[in-house]
Amino acid sequence: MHSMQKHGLKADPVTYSQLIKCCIARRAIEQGKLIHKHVYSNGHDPKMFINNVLLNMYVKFNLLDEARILFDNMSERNVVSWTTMVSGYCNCKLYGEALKYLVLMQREGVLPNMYTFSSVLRACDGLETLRQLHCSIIKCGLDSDIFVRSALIDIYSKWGELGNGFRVFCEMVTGDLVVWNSIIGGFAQNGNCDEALDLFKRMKRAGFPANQATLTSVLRACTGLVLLEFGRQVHAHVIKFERDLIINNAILDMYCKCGSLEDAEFAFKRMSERDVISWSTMITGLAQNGRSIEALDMFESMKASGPTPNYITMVGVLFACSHAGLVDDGWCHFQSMKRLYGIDPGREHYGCIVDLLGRAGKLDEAIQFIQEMEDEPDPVIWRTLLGACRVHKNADLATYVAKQILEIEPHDEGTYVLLSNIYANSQRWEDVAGVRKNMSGRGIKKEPGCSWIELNKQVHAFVLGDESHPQIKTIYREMNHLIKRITEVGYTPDMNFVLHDLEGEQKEDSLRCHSEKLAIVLGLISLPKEKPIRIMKNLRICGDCHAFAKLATKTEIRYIVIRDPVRYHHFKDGICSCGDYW
DNA sequence: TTAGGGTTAG
Repeated sequence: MHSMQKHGLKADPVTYSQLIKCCIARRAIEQGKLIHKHVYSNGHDPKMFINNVLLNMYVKFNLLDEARILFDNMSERNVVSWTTMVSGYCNCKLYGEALKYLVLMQREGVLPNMYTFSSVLRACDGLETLRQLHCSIIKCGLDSDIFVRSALIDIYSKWGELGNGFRVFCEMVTGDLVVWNSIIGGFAQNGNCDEALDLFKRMKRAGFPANQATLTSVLRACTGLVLLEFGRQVHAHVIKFERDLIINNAILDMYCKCGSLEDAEFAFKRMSERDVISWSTMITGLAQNGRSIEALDMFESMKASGPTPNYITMVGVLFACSHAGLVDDGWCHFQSMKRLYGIDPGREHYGCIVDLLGRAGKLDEAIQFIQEMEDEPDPVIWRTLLGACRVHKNADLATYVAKQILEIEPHDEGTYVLLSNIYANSQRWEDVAGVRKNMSGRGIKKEPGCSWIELNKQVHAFVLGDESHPQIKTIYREMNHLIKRITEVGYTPDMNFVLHDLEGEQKEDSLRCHSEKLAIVLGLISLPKEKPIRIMKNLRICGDCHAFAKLATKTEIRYIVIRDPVRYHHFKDGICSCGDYW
């Protein structure tokens, strides 16, 4: 390039295009601009092809203003020029602009092609636009293009229309790995993890070798189902190949969410590159597993040698503080967020602070904080405070808070259940009856509690008083033996928690039918002593089951991990990682 | 001879 300039030579378009490609690959912005000048140096209008190449260069450098000036000055534009602009705006998430260019190009009589559609679909601002684009795609006969197909599947799943996405997938005649990845990712992201794993099996049967994107989605599905053993297998499979940062982060998250922090820490230490997601995953993972102090230590290391913390990192940090009762630290981090990192606190941060104050019993301060918040309090914030009212047995405040929630969400079953439990704990039986009447009057039913355990790649699920498991007789026999043993070390059934089951019979022995107890006993009789017993729950663990699990680890010398919808309880030697504070 | 799709943390 330099010697050409010295001799005043002009290159042919192919040479220019190759030089520009080099600049893009090396991210050499200044050199690229120099070539641009050189192309225009003799005053003639260059060919459209070379303008398109230059346009693409600016787009790849995210220099949309420069691209736009060039585009506006071009004497001639074709579908490639327009599509380059559309994709540039999409890459910079300027979706409104992308859609505008799609309209403008059609107005100028340029027909969008498969390249244009596969790009612009990401810019959909709602289902209406999506349907219109899908119609245009079909009209133009472009719906069989695999790029368009995967983009369609992806955007349907992002807008919660997985059924339509799946229909697009099923119409596919020739296979394509990315289209498979789109549909597997779609199911995994929408929480249909079983289907995601089924499709993954189908994909393998169809002869497609999984790549990193596939396995990242598969890991996400394992995480969603808390399938530690399956996740471990995926990890073992991934180790054999080159791993990228994204899949490594997914591995970290899988181990954290499956409650195996040792594996997560091991994987984290071995990563050659860590980004803000890796650090945030570990901070949140440690905090959710009851290891808040280590989470905060991790945050300190991140500040010392890692990337700059972001919004999500701070959610993890504040979560750690609230779950460990570290009121001062929490306040300190909350107040310094904006000053140190320019992060404006959002709903999640406010929620953590309400939790922080509420758990610590500072209910008045929590209420005051809510009233002084910039945002209008949402049901999540109020529910957090309601949880604190339960822990600190403040039935009056609970009544007020529940009213706030039910004004916004009159059918929120969790609020009714929590309120009823709070009344029950305060022996206010008339109020309990009132809540129950209110619930049945509105046709609200409590979601049944469900616990499950993964044994030998099989999931065993239980609901309250479940009799359907093939080993149920053995389970109850062992349960009776176990209760005898833990009673000797201080277990007394806590009858307050019988009332958690609003719909069922209040039988004296209904406590021993709680689904997590059944799952624990199955784990005890099925797994070798050295293996941790890992239980998953859809609802929060009740106080009686919590005491039961603690004592069982003492008498049976076992390690039990229970995951509820919010956090993990690691039981060992008769104590729980949550410090009985949840 | 230029333009396009799928994957990670709350």
